[in-house]
Amino acid sequence: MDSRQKIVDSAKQMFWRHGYSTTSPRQVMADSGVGQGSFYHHFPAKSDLGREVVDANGRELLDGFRADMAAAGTGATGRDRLAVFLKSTGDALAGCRIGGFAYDAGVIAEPTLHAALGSAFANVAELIEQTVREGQADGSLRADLDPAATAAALMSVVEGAFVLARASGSQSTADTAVAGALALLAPPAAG
Amino acid sequence: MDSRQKIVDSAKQMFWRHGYSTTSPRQVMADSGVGQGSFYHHFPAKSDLGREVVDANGRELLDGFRADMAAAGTGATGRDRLAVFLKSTGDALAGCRIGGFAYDAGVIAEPTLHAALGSAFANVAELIEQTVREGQADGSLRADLDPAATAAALMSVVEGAFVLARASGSQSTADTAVAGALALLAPPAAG
DNA sequence: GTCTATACCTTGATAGAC
DNA sequence: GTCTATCAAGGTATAGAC
Repeated sequence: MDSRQKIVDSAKQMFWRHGYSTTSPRQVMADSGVGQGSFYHHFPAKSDLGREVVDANGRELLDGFRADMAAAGTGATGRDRLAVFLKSTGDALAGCRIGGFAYDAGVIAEPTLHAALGSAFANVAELIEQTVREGQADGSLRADLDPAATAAALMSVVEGAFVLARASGSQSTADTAVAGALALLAPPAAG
Repeated sequence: MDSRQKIVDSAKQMFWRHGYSTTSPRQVMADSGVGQGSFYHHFPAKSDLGREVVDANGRELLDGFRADMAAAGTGATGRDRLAVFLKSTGDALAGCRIGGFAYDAGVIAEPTLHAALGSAFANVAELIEQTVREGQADGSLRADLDPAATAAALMSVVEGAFVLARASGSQSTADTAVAGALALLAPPAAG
């Protein structure tokens, strides 16, 4: 594997686990085993690396959701596929691979990084909104729901579940939130 | 106002706007106008200040929610009061005053800070869960919903709405998510 | 309680040789 | 592309006088 790829791979992990602003180039060099000259040759500024990591995370998340939804099978309803998305909070304590960037002032302050982050979220939103429409078409979701608003609410549940889990130190907090959201999507039980 | 209070007031703003780990003691001193000797006399370690800020933010948020819910009047249903809570995302770009701490690795790494954060979230969760129960009692919410899970889902929507708004750079993203959640709480429209 | 001086470390690079 | 040396600034304090 070439140096550039080693740097990106290390940075993906470190920005995810420790945050973008609180991870230094030096830490990435140490983790990847790549030297300083090499690092700054490939990424003249830290934000260049940040942008590449955000872009890669966005693509991988989207591909992952698509694959997981497809794995639910042809018999799965739109609502089943949304449940697959909600359950991506299965390892909530680690945090969302893109959500962690949103609360980082150093990310928001860098226009190109911020733009990359916005794109990553927008791409996921598009997929979820489309899935809501499919659920309405197959009858698994209420027809009166606004697809864009419902998609935004579900993405919020996912992002918020990561926050709650980290604050409480407990995965079960995220699982509870997801269960609550699934119940709201389902038709009311009799009684 | 005494120095200690000046420090806490400045730190509340700066940790909120720029993050705990990415705000230095020096910046707080400069903003508050308090000198170095004074600062370290009152707060020997930065985490001591962090804990005080998290505790204060937690109390103020809770008091604010209670006051806003009470202001909805005696005719308001439980669901109306939950709507008041959801609309606390009205200035979402600034971020949640306690949610911003949850993605900060420096906060999670300090046991006493992490514990303070957990308490702040738990106190809000208790209020929201109680409000869900009241909504079920007054008939404004489905009786089949689990109160704890519904409360967790609604808190996630709020925390996630802050994340989405910051990622997109747009308040309207948060408003859309909240609207989607309110629609899910409401009984289905005819059709 | 508050002041100034000091200290040691990390950050985010840049310079110039190979 | 990669190496080592270097750097100015800032982070997080501590020491000791007033």
